Amino acid sequence: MYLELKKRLETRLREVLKAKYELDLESIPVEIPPELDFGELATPVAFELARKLRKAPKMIAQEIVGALGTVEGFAGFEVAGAGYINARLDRAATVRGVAFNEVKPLGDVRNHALVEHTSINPNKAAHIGHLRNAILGDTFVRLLRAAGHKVDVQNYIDNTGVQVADVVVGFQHLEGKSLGDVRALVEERAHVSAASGQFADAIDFYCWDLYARTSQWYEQGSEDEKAVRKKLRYDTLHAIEHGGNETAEVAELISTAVLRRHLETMLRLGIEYDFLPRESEILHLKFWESAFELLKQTGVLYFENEGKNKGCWVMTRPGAETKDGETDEDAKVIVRSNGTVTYVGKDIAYHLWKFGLLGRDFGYKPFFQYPGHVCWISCMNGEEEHPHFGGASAIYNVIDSRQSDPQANVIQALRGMGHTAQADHYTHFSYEMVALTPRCAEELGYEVAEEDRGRPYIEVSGRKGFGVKADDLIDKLIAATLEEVNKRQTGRDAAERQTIAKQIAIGALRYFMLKYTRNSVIAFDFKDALSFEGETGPYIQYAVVRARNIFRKTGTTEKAVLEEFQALMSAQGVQVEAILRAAEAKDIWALWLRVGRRTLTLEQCLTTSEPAYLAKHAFQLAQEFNNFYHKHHILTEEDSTRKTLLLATAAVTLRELVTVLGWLGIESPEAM
RNA sequence: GGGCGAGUAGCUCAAUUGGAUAGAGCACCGGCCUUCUAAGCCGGGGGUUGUGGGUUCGAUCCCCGCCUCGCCCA
Repeated sequence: MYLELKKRLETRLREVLKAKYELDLESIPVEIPPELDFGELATPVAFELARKLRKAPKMIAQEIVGALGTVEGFAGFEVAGAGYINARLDRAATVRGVAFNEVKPLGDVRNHALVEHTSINPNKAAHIGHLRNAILGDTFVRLLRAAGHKVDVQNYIDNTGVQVADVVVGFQHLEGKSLGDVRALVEERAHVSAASGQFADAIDFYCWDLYARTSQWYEQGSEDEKAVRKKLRYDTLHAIEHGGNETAEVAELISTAVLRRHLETMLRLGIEYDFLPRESEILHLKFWESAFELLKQTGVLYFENEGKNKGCWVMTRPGAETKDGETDEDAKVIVRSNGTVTYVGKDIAYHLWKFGLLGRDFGYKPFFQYPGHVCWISCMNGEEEHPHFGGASAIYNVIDSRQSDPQANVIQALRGMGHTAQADHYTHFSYEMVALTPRCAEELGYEVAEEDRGRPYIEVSGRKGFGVKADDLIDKLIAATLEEVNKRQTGRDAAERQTIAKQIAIGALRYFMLKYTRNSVIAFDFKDALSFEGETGPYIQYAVVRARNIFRKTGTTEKAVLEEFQALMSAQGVQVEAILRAAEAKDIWALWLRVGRRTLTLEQCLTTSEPAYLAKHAFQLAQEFNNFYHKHHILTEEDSTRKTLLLATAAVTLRELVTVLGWLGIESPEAM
């Protein structure tokens, strides 16, 4: 509703400025005023024009208002303050639009978007930092889909990296396990955790500890021992990269088992993937070799003959300026002088594939079955029949902000190769890390160094085994919500209570990860994460339950109420308009307006890649509904027109809350 | 040394991207359950937006300097 009216007003203003002053402004600011008394939409455009036209803003505003005439959906315009133009909506028309108009998907661009998120190294259990990534990514996918885009969801798996190598070193050298031993362990752990539902017994938890132990082991011992261990580390890494040996098989077993656990963990939060491209195939299918040729042909890479990067293939950094004849010492090394390719190099190849520019493709096979669809994984010799991935028109990489430099390099390479359209539609969806408060770290039994005590947060570290595991946190949340549900829902059976507890726990967790804007560090604390009051998921879910209770108690449904309301609007629209205009009904009117902000907020989220705006929208809606709920007692309302309006208000709010919560991946419980 | 980000109420964060009186939650104090569920509602105290300048009709937001913190690169 709001989005349409805003656009309509912009268009009309543009016409007026053109006709009256021969002006063509690039953009016309139309905003929602800070208070309802100023109307529902406003523009400060007269201030901007004051200098150009050499007139007082107030005078210009008056002239514009005079020229606006009548605009569909608006009741009128007025000048306020020093020169604002405030617009007042036709309230009956607004209410009709919000209640009965189908919400159309935004725009006509039918993108084929590719969102990559999660991408956890498959060598240990997922932790809270990974949860932020996956929840942000999954929510953004839901938003894109809500807006009508086609979206593929990918989870990139670095199964041949140094982190996997480290845990393989742990199995082979710290624990002295053979390939057979590892296979037996993986199978045993899968059975144990499936039978018990206890994630503490699962393979990813086992690896969490082993990885931390191995990382410590590298640091211990004499200098000679350390050198030997370091060599072991890199020999193992190279064996895995090369493939076709027992070490690589151990890596494959472990990384696949851990990956499966990650998918299970994320599924607990309602997060699913379509395709899992793996580094092993990027290596063995020679993606880099193709990319290298393209990079050389287009001159993006050049061979350095001088300076510290002598003998390397390098690339100019974004924004760097080099004078002719001078050596760019700051250039980004893509191929080292020993011939090995850097991470950025391989990433360029992978991103050429994402846009369908590489000329090579993965093999595909099914890997994980979801209730509704199959998740595919890359492989060497795949199935003949498979869905088509890659070749996207826009990509979003959900990767933390520490990777912004390499991400910028990949974009720069694409641009340099002449793929400017692709570079423009490459979004590094960056976010800040999740850290632990010192208090939280101590609660978990970690020793906090003296210099860290005063800090607001301490970075989690997989290498140190320092962090909160995702499954542990989810379990803890469910236990806490179950305790509350058991107190309140004594009439329901255990299974029902469990379902409700899970819905609330996941709602709390997802909302917690979404309420912060991306570039703020989350200092994690159990006290905040386990809170179900105030600006939290459960607060919003509670508003839904309250609304549902109204319909349950009155023995009606939202659908029936809205039909009744439609009849009322055609028979007595004027009367409803009058009720809505009364100062006493300000909160009711505000609620309808808030409901009408859905697509405006969605668009804002998509253009800024910021889901937090929608989280905030849901909270504000719930907050206004709680006010409304408290002030107007619907069941005892005697005036039938008024009662129908109140019920319709509850109906549209409920519909909106459930929809938006769904976009945030949060379920709406029947009771709490 | 270079690059990026941050600094707003006691704490954690917002501020529709330059607009009207800088807002929420938590914490604290006080009030509201015989009425649709109190995981709720109402009221209260709390601010020189790190700092100094500049641009602008208007700056938390843009520009320059400085201070503090974090990350990345070398």
